[in-house]
Amino acid sequence: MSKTPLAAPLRQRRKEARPQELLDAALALFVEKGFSATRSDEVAERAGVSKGTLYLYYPSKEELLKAVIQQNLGQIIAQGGGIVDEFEGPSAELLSMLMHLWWDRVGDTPAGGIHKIMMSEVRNFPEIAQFYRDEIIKPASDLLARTLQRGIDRGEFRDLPIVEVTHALFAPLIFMALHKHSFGACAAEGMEIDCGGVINTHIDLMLHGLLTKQDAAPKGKRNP
Amino acid sequence: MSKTPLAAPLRQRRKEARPQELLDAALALFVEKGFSATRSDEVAERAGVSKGTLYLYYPSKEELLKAVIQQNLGQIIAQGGGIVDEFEGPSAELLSMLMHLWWDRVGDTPAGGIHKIMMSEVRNFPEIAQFYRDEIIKPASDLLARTLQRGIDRGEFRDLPIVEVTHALFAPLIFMALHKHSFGACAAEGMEIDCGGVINTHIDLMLHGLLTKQDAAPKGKRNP
Amino acid sequence: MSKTPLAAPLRQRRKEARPQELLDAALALFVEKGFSATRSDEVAERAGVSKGTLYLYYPSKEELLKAVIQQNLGQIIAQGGGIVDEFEGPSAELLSMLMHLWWDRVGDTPAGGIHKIMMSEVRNFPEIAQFYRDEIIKPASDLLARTLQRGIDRGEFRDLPIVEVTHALFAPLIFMALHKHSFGACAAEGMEIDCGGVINTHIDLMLHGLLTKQDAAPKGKRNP
Amino acid sequence: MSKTPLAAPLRQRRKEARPQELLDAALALFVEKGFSATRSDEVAERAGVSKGTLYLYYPSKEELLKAVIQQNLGQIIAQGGGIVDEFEGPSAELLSMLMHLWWDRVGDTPAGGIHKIMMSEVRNFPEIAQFYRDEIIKPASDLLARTLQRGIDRGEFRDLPIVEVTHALFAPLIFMALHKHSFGACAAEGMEIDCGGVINTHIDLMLHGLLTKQDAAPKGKRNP
DNA sequence: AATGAATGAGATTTCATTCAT
DNA sequence: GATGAATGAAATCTCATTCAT
Repeated sequence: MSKTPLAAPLRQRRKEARPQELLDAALALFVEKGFSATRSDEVAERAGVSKGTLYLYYPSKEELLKAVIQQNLGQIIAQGGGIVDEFEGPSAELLSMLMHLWWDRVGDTPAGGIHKIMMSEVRNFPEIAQFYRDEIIKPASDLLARTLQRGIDRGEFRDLPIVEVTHALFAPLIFMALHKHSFGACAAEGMEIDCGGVINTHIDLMLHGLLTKQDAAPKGKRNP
Repeated sequence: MSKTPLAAPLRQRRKEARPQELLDAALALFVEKGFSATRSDEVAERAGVSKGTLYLYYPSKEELLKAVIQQNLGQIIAQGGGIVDEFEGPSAELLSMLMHLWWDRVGDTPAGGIHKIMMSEVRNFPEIAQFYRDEIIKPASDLLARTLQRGIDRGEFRDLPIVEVTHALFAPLIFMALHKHSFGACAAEGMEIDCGGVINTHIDLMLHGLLTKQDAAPKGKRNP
Repeated sequence: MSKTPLAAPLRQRRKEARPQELLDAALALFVEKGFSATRSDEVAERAGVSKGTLYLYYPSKEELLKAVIQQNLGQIIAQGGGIVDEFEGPSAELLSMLMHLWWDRVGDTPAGGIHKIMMSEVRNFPEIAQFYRDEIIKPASDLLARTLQRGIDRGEFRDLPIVEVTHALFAPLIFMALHKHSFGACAAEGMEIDCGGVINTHIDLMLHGLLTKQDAAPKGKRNP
Repeated sequence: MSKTPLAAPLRQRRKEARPQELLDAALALFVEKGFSATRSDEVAERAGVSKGTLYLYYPSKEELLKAVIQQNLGQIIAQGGGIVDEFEGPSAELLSMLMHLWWDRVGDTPAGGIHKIMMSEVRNFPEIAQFYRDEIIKPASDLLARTLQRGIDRGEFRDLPIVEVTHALFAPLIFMALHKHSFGACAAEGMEIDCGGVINTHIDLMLHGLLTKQDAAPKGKRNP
């Protein structure tokens, strides 16, 4: 609001920082208002540039969304792959770690809102749907399936249908993320959920149900 | 054109059916394309009337959405209340029944898409958010909490935090409904999920984790 | 300017007259300013409707242009075909008649400006280029070629290369039409050409050169 | 990067060539796409410089166009004047020479496209219209009128209205140039015209009609 | 002199809503 | 009641021009 004309030059040239600033602004707004409902100007304004500048960096709103997705989810998935490859302890612990990692690094951050965006708009934007499936969903599913298989192979987990369990495991996590960015953030009160609590409960219950009888469920709770 | 005087004339006959036809058309389109992205003309056209007629019955797109919600979810909740009140068997069975009932009557029908609509647009339509919370979410949560409390009181369920479990229980169900109407229905292939399978797995695991040790997990699977 | 609110209802419903009004407005503006340089609003405004109404009748500016072309040139070509089929006198007279007809009905009317539009924008609008070639240029060329061939066959015209003569015959006519709507109409003075005079001179010279020696050149002048 | 100290350094060497390179790039693009439809960046890019540099040499797109016109047409007109002054043979030969000269040096080169540019955009750019009229059209018309008058004075040409004949003579030439850069160059096939052929035919016919009876038409064909 | 990041007015097209018939 | 023609605000994207470096 208080623009000191001398201190703040009208045309700042910050090519290096721009993409990140635009991506952050876009993520925040896409999550808050939805992709379609967010106007290009809003993204630009929040990033502190003009409409035209936005189009200098991303040729269309759709491409901007793709960049947002890649930037925020692509990396974390690669990282998860590394963890699974290197882990050597019990599978329940690995699984618990992955789920908590996801929640801390994705679900509980703005990036967690990307699922909301996708869920809302996939059917209207087939190209983005495909991009999301190939770049995010597929790799993430594979990662989880690998972990479950490991537990079954080592006799730690009951021999359950992998794909279904995969979905049952992550559904509540994603659901919580969806909630946080929709009902959980809307003006109307009384929709607050203690997401961390729900997730601990879910993980606890899941491992309980997953483990073969001889194993004791590890205590996965961390947020007391 | 050919009005049979004895039978109800076409126009008159349809007049009574109009609201339902409009509601059905609106639900289908809102779920498929989202609330904002659905044009009034489309709703009218799908219902077989003109755009003007739509506004004769519902004064705005928002009011139309409210009517869609009330019509499709209000009733089922009342019905669930009756079941809980009258049920006399083990709580695990009641819980399983409620979950399957929800899936069959809501999740697996067009009405299941309403959650998608809400999740996508609550933050842009505060008035609708409030309506949804008061008319749908609150009653449904209470219903479920009552059932869990019943199980705990009767010593069937472990003494877990009610609200969290409530959410953990329904999150995957709702998540599956969301999926069905977003990724599950979009053009891109390879996103299909066997929702029934996931849900059975989930219920199975949940009851497993919920029950005190002395009880055996009932077999909740129904779709072989 | 003077809108009597009672006499002239704001929303006139004149569905039948609209297309012609829009077409006329579009033709005038496309010719004056060029297709690209004409804004949709201008067309609408000149036709006395709002921007939205224009799009009610023509789904895009390109389709509007196609309609303008078809409406204004398609008919006249068909008519010319009829004349050639039925004519029984000397070929020089037929040729003279066709050229004068074209000038009076096309070149010297707003429709004559369509060539200007096309010449200016074909390379940027390939789809329209194709449309114009198939619907206008080809049929018109065929018509003229047929007339020349008739003159040669009957020994009235020298045996000259048909296609080249065709072009040489009409080039000045079209050129005059182009001029009328570009230099001839622009603010700068001193560019006026007596088009009718040039055309009479051209026709006179052409027939002079075309006829075999035994025939006398008919006097094609009409505008004294 | 590697500046050879002895040879003129790359940057310096090009500096002198810049205006010509920019003019060439502008001409090519203005002819191909039209003046308005050509973006400044395109001109700069084709000339191998940055957008900013273009504005260093020409203060606006309009001034650039003026420079293009002057550079490409101004000279040739002066040259034509010299020829007329010095010629001593028959007027038909002079006329034929002038027409062929124009075609070879203007019509059949990129410069021939300038007429297309002007025809398309005069009405939107009055200042340029005036410039073109004063610097190009007027001098060229005078040149031609002088030649015709010479023929009439010497009893070689029929006593026809000078101005009209002037236009009738050059209209097909200019028309062919227009064609070459519009329909003749557009993607749609089937619009090719043998321009040289048409022009030879035209000149042949014209001289035929122009000459008094005692003179035989000279054979103006050159491309066998 | 040369660059290219930044601007913002302006172009086409869409759509919720109104209202004359 | 029913219609659908009409409206105009708003959204995405473009591009001539400027100016800090």
